Amino acid sequence: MNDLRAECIARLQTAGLRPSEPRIAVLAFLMKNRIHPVAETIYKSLAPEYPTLSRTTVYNTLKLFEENKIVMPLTIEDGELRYDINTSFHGHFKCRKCHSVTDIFLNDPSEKIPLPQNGCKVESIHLDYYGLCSDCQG
Amino acid sequence: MNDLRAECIARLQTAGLRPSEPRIAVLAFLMKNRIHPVAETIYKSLAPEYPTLSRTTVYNTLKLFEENKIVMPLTIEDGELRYDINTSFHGHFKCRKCHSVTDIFLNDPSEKIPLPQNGCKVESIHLDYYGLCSDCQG
DNA sequence: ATATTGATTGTAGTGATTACAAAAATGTAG
DNA sequence: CTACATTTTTGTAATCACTACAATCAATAT
Repeated sequence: MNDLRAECIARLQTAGLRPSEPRIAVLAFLMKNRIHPVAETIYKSLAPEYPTLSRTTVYNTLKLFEENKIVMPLTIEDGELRYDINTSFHGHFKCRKCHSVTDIFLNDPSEKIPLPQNGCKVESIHLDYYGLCSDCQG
Repeated sequence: MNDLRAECIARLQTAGLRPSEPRIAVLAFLMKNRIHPVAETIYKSLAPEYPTLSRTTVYNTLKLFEENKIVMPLTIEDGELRYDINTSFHGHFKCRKCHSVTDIFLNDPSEKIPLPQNGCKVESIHLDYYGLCSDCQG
């Protein structure tokens, strides 16, 4: 528990951000729960422990983290902006039944994502899969 | 112009949908303008020619088209649900400057999208690129 | 200490989408 | 053709995620 807290503080400081309590709490939640949550999920989870925490602070903090490349926004579904603490490239799978979002890592180095050949400059790539997760099949 | 209209009517009938004027208009717009528009863009474009057209009808029609696999929803950006008339697999590029969304086709057959190996059943894939389009660079 | 800057909060607002119920159009049976 | 049933369209009101904003609170500097 304190290892995680210390790691979060260090990470915030490295990014040049003041390690305030809400920031530590949001970052720790993201590191402990790799569920690609939306802001509301984070808010509801932290509210009991941080009674003065505001929804707006969670939104602000997530935006701040995004600007500082601490998190990556996932637009896998319209109308729910999720956040991933893992900013290195990987895909995501969303189950249409249980609505969970899981990481899809490309293990084999032969697996490559083709790049556009039309002169555009690609800065990031989203690879999203949709279907039924193993738990939700037959 | 009448070729397009006839094609739209045929396509609606094949899908078992009544070829009403709004449906023809929305479908024709999507076929003529390959810009992956949001509902509002379609509504604003058609409103002059169809003065009684309702925003709700455009939303309803797009949802109906989606259910009947006539269009594919694009969630490339949060908060703006775009629609693509091309339902066969291809990627999309969104320019962060001009906000345009263009198709990215994988020409070379060696270009393959890796599939998850974790037992989930993939039903569709979204491949989204972000960056600067060729017009918006330097 | 006091001033200045930065962070957090709550409320009010926005904008895209949906719910809903009435009105209009279309199809069907007599 | 007329009457009734079904489908489609429409406009308004509601919802929901997110943001703007201004006030409060905390932290750091002079």
